[in-house]
Amino acid sequence: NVTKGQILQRSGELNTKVFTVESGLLRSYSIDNKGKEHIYMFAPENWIITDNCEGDIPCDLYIDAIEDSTFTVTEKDFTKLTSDRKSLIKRINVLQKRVIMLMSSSAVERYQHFVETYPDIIQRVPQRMIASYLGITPEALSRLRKEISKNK
Amino acid sequence: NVTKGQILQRSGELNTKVFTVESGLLRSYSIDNKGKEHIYMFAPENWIITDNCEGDIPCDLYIDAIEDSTFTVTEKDFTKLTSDRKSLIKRINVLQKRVIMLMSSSAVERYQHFVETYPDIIQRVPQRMIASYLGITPEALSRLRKEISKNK
DNA sequence: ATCACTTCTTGACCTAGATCAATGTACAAT
DNA sequence: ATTGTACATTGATCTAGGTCAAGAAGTGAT
Repeated sequence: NVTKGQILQRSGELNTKVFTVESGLLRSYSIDNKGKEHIYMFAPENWIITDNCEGDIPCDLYIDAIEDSTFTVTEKDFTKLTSDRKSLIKRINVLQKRVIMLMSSSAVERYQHFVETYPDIIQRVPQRMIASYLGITPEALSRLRKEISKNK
Repeated sequence: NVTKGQILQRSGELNTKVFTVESGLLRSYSIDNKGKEHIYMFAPENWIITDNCEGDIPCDLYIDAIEDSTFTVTEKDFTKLTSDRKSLIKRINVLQKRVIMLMSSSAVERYQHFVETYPDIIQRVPQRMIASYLGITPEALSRLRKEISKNK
């Protein structure tokens, strides 16, 4: 029920749709500040694809069709979720953001995001571990922190 | 019940333990082929930390204590999971591997892993989309494929 | 106070992959 | 056949971050 190239969901939309692909191929992707696409996942037959954004948060991902495709749509109902499932979904959300950041953001941006998201952790672990979490070397983190503090 | 530096789980072990942190700080991480650590997550108070390996598959992650910590351990029981929860966990597994690969593997390794894991997708999408999934440019993918084919 | 140990910083140099621009190649539309 | 339009390849150059090696600075143990 959709032809190649059609967009099913846009980044920024409030959305709670889950697509179950019956035939064809969908993909989800984000677009960074330079306009570059970063594919988060491919969904061929029998796969499920969705942005894991929670109901009241705008999505990060676009979803479109790489081939003519058919699929079913179901609504996520967050009120009906067990707390156990909710926490799994929250975890997927965090991982989704991390994957996208690793593909599309610079070390500086990843560090700043980390500082904002986990200000408490920063205080408690050696800097080299933060580097290790960000996917850079301790040397690179040291230099980038210097650069940031210089610019303000 | 554990002091700073103690290791709770090693990569390669068969394990189904889930740690719920009560106090202190745990982390999970992998070690790449050059011996470098890559932190997958930090788990302070009230967080849950585990390798999402399925029961019969060896884990990828080490888990150890960054601070003296207390926690509870529960066993994952895969037989008791709803199929819905199983698929969420499977998805987390895939994301976990992807995050670790983005942090620790070269573009060549990521490409080869992709080819092995999704041989069908390769046939169906333009090369530039594979590049976009791998977090590299189409140019880089083109060159790296040339290099690979040359070496065999 | 000193030694050992770990972390952080700095400098010099290197490399994987990015960027930009040009050329090829395939295939669909007229 | 020819033109347009994606896509892939190649070359030249650039750059973010890596590597290696040497200090500096903090911390704990004796």
